[in-house]
Amino acid sequence: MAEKYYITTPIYYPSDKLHIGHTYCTVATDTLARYKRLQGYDVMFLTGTDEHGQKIEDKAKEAGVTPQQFVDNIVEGPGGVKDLWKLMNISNDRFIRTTDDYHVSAIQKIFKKMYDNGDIYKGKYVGKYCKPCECFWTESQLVDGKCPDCGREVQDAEEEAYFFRLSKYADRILDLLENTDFLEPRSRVNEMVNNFIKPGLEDLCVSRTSFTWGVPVDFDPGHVVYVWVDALTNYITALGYQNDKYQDYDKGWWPGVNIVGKEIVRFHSIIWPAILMSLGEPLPKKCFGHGWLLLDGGKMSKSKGNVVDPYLLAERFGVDALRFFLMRTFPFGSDGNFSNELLIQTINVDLANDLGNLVSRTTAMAEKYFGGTLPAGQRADEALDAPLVELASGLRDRYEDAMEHYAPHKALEEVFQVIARANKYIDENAPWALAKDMEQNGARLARVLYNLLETVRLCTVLLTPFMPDSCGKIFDQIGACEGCRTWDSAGKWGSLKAEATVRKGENLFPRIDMDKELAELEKAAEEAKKAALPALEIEPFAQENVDFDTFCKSDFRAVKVKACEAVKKSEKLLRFTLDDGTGTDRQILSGIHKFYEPEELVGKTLVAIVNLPPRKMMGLESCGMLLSAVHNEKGEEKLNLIMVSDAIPAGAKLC
RNA sequence: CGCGGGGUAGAGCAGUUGGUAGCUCGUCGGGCUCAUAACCCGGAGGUCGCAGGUUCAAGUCCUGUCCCCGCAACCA
Repeated sequence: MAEKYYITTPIYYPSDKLHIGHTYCTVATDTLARYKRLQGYDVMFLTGTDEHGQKIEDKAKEAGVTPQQFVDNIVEGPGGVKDLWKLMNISNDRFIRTTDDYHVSAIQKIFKKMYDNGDIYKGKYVGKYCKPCECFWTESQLVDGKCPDCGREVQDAEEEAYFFRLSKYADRILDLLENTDFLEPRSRVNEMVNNFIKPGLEDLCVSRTSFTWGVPVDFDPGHVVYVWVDALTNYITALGYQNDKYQDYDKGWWPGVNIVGKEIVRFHSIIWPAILMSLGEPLPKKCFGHGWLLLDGGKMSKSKGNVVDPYLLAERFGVDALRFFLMRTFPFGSDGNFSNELLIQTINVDLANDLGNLVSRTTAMAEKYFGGTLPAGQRADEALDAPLVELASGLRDRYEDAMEHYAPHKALEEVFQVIARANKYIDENAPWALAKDMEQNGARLARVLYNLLETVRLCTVLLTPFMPDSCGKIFDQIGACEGCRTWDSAGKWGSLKAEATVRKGENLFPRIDMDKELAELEKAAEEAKKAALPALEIEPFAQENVDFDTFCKSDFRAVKVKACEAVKKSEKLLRFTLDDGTGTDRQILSGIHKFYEPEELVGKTLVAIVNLPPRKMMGLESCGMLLSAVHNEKGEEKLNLIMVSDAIPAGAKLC
């Protein structure tokens, strides 16, 4: 029986579409899972979504749907979470949603269990209350000390809530963090200890009554389980803990490895182990907190409007290229700066120039010189071959060492050093020169090409977890049999049979025209930004009432356009000559050239307020104002002059 | 305020246990022609934020100081 290996991503919060950061985390975890499978482990890989809570309740309300409908759409809907993982070729074995029935009932049992053993108790939660809104807020939720909803004063209040005795486990958690390698990278340990353990671990509020979108506490109506117990325990309920949906919890999968982003390290390295301690269950094998993808040196966020869309990138550059880029470029434990330039550069240099071109030139020569199948009689040259053969032979061990330390970027670095060496080997041996005298050098040439194919094969085996599809294609091109695509074979030089038959295929990683592509990405980003804007926006209605007398003072009249022209040297202004029924022309200037050409307005019947004090604009006097209707479409300002029936005589008063 | 991370060639980054400063792009020059105008070789370019200290020896340890980024109950 193969050894079991369980690895998880965080469960993501589906309050919005996922972005490149989530993709980074999931691709990394997928790569580790595939790597373990390659090694022969029996792997269980879990991802999912954390679907309860206030924010989703609010978002659903905003969208006019039930919370369940809301999350269903983001998770299962087109372009949703599951679609994204499918696109990115994520090989998860399970997908848990915290709204799944089995999880919900398991949470209730877990909550009860912790209550029964005394680790969860009922207490008072002190906070602020806004009477008009009937809302309970925590100190930190307040805006300038006022209610974040209505801005009014709040008052001290207490709410009944359940608490988890986190403090009870402080010593054991401290020991876990400081004296084991449970939490990595090590730098995160200081952060946790200094910020949270040293100041003293406080008991944790684990229920809420302020919203209803959550798992009900079944023995106390009105309370719902707050995120901690609900979300963190997904890692074991998905295996069958406290439920009948799965039966794997006791079968050696747990404990597993939790891959998480650095912002949730706290919950995974302190609260999560404490919950397990309370339940009397084994602690996770590992918590690895990876870094963030930054944009322009700063955080990616909706409010900055700088989130990167993984769909767009995968579509333009290919899923494998994107996966590769994410793993190759950024040291897994620390933050990295994402940019389109870097993405394209990485694809061009590593995938197109080095790897793709190596495969291309090698297979091309095998076809050109030997019709695709190398002859069995081959002549090695110890001095010339050794550097490449030795470097490639030791690759698997170096790669494994890096992967075991959660350093996929280092593993790839090792692989690409071998690829670079192979390109150099071609230069050193100049196969095209050997080919000039096949009688003399044919056997040597065959060996040179074999060494190249074998090097490519070794590298490809190890690249498979990163780029599953592309690696399959490379294997096909170099004629690798099933047996020489395995982990074992990657440790043995010479697994590829000497008379391998190659078949040069398509270019696996086409070079990208940097400037052209950047321009197009820019354009696509603009469009996406526009699409994200509301289709239609209108001014909020005035809150204050205007009294009737004030309104009546405004003198609105129908006016007819006798002439209209653009004002010289002005981008916006149009000069109207109007018939207002008095017999004297009235001149009004209006800043609407962006929306209308002067000639199209002549003869129209418009509405103007005529008793505004005259005002000079660009040296011309404007006596009144033409009325327009304004709104926003996709963030763009739109304006329509009020045009009324031409049957209305000039000067008619509006009231 | 506090905590964490970072400041290394023009740009972007690596640099576990202290011992000749590396990589990618760019740049300059050369080679090759099998290949995706790709590949190979060589050059120029850095007082490793600043100031002290420990040491035979420090980008790497210690102290101080300046600047940047992130974090204050859940955005990977």
